[in-house]
Amino acid sequence: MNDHEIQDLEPGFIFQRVARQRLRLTDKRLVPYHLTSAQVFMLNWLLHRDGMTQKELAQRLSIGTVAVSGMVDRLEAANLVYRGEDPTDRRAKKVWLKESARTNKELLSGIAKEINDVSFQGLSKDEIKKLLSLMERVRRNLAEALDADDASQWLNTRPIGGKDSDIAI
Amino acid sequence: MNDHEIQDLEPGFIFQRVARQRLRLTDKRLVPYHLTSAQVFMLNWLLHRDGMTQKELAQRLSIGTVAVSGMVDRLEAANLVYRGEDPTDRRAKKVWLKESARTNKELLSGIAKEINDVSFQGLSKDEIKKLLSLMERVRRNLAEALDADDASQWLNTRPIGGKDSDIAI
DNA sequence: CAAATTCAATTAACCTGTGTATTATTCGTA
DNA sequence: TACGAATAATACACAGGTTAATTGAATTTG
Repeated sequence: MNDHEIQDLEPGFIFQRVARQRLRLTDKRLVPYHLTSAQVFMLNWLLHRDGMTQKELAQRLSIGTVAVSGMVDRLEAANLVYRGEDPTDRRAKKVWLKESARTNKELLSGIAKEINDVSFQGLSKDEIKKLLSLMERVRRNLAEALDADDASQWLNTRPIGGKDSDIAI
Repeated sequence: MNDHEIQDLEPGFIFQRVARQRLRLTDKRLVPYHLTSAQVFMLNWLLHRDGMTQKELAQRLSIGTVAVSGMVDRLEAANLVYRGEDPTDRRAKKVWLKESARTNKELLSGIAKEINDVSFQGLSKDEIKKLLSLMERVRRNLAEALDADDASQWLNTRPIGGKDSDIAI
């Protein structure tokens, strides 16, 4: 297992795999409830505070408003949330929980706890704390970089792979 | 910013965001080359070792063979790889790099390095090492759990959200 | 006030991942 | 040897993310 000329790509690769495998494991636990990890993240924010606009929800979840739109569609179809109007802005829609979602709070946090236990097995409390605080710093670094990036613009267009290499639409 | 009743979900949320924001930033840097992060991960394994079957590639990347199939399609269309036959197994296909991909190795690792620099800004060498080794342990924990999970089976089917809550197909 | 711009949500098209089912081939074994 | 089980790739259908374009409402500004 010395497949390691990788080096530079390795960090991203580990981050990637940890995140994806956590999702996979969580999704497996959620199958009986016909829910997905992403939906649980959203429900959790709503359990914390109801009636946010989709825009606000998107910011909380660090995803685009388009992704929120689709997810609210599915949660609405699943009878867990509903859209209401924003009295002060007719463009916006507020998302509210239905009772059916509210009554299952413990179930969801139980699953979350189980996944954490699995993830952190063998790590001391201090190590877990350290890990999370380092990850939080990385998260902030990336958030900053993305913000800064949006400010400037990135031109330049030179595909690799030769003449027929335009895979973009 | 005390939106923290979250707790149990928080770790997964941080992992999630770090992974996704790294991808977003990387994808932005890759736009000029008409490549995506996932494609770079695959190209990198192939730069390391050519001529693996798609199955092997899937194992290295910890993704399913279906995902590999699609990605190889797109990389083939982009003139960066091609499929060859496996002389010992006519079911299998081996994936080979084209020269056009091989000549851009430094470019890709340059971008990878840049993303790492951004991610780890302000962290000491020791902290980075610590972070990666802790993440690696988490990764192994999750891999084990997923393996164990595949061994047993998960029945039980009880959707939350009341009678009309079946959003599953 | 009217015109121009900004903004929330959505649609469309795409990439990447999943699970399930199919097909063709290989392998184990009776 | 022949048959049944396992396996590699893939088609299909879906979730969830992205960007770009559209629509309708709000806001800025001339």
